[in-house]
Amino acid sequence: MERIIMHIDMNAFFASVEQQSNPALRGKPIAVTGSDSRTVILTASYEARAFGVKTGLTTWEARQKCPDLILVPTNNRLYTHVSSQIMKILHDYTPLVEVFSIDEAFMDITGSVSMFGSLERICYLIKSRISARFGITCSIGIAPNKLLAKLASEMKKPDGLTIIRNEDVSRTLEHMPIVELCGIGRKMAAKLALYSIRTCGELGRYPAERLKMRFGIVGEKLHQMGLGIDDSPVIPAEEAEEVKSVGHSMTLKRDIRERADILRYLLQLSEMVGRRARRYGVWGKTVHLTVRYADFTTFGKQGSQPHHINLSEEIYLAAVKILDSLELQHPVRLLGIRLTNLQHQTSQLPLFPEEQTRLKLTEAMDKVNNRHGDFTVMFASLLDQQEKGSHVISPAWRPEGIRNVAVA
DNA sequence: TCTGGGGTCCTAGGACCC
DNA sequence: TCTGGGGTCCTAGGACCC
Repeated sequence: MERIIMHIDMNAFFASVEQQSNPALRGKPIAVTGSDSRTVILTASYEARAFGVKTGLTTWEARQKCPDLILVPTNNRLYTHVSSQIMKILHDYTPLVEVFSIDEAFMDITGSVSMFGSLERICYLIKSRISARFGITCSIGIAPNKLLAKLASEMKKPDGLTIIRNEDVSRTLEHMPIVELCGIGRKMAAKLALYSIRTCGELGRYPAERLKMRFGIVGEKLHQMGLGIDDSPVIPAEEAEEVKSVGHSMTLKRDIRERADILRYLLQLSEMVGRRARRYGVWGKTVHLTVRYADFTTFGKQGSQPHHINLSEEIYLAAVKILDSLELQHPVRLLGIRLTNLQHQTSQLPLFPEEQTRLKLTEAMDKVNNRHGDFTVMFASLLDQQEKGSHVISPAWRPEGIRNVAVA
């Protein structure tokens, strides 16, 4: 049974939302960047792209290309809000919507076409509703499967509509560079180039057995991709697999080597990870610490816990233990903490009174932070900039350590 | 003014058990 | 005493996506 799969991709999403919410930015070259000083371009408006400004450039590089570029710090809450409203619109056309990222979704509209008249009609309705409500355009790809639908949506931007029908597949793929396929990146393309495979046509014709010998299970998948075959279903959120890890990492304002400085960042990261884990209702058995040096060499180490944890303090102590097992050679540029081996639970009663107190305290803080934003309340050691010289491993987790730093 | 941050999946090697 | 597996779990690292 042939499926009709749609992939929808918002054009320059963050930049478009910013231009929409601030009319002064419309028609101008703008770029959305991370909020801290050491950051890169996350999204550039089409006006900026005309100058060669693109995702991944440093702000400095971007300014070289486009001196009049307007840099806008990222506003994730706004994008998340707009995104969820757009996803709601998509659900009016099929319940089978798979949110692929903040600005992309797959839809299985096999059963919807007859209801709305035609493919083109559905696309028109979706595009015009998103445009009317949010003032942003999107590119839509339609094909017999997700792989090809995603490829199709990339083929015409902005405001594109590309339909790949069954009979078009081999013609479309014949000269298509393999890097255009979702799943084949720069490294894989370079490996395949050694076998003189550069286009999807060449990949599809290459003997499957030889691909399997060289790449194992991945080889089989590659062969299928070359032929434009993909049986993976569109998975709506309610059927999606449970989250497998929760983590945060941050590039520091400056490279640091002082243990006390590192500990302060670890505490902050532990709180971010812990709070999100608790919001998800997950506990993790393993904590990963990631370290990046100034020269960008990045490595990690993980530590397994005797039981599943999700309190910030427990995560922090685990991270510090890992840190102490490392011998840092250089100043640190980035730190990251990730909780894995997750267990999903609805309730877990703490055993001891002091644990109950801590849990209650944590829940109270979470509630405030969920409502009023990150770090509205936090433990005092996070705020205390004077603590530099101290080598305290365990911060003071006392009720009186809570301080409200937000405007009420 | 060098180079973000959130994830998932795969591989490969070693430990350990039967 | 010497030998060969298979299976599973853990760890580190890398590729890839947005």
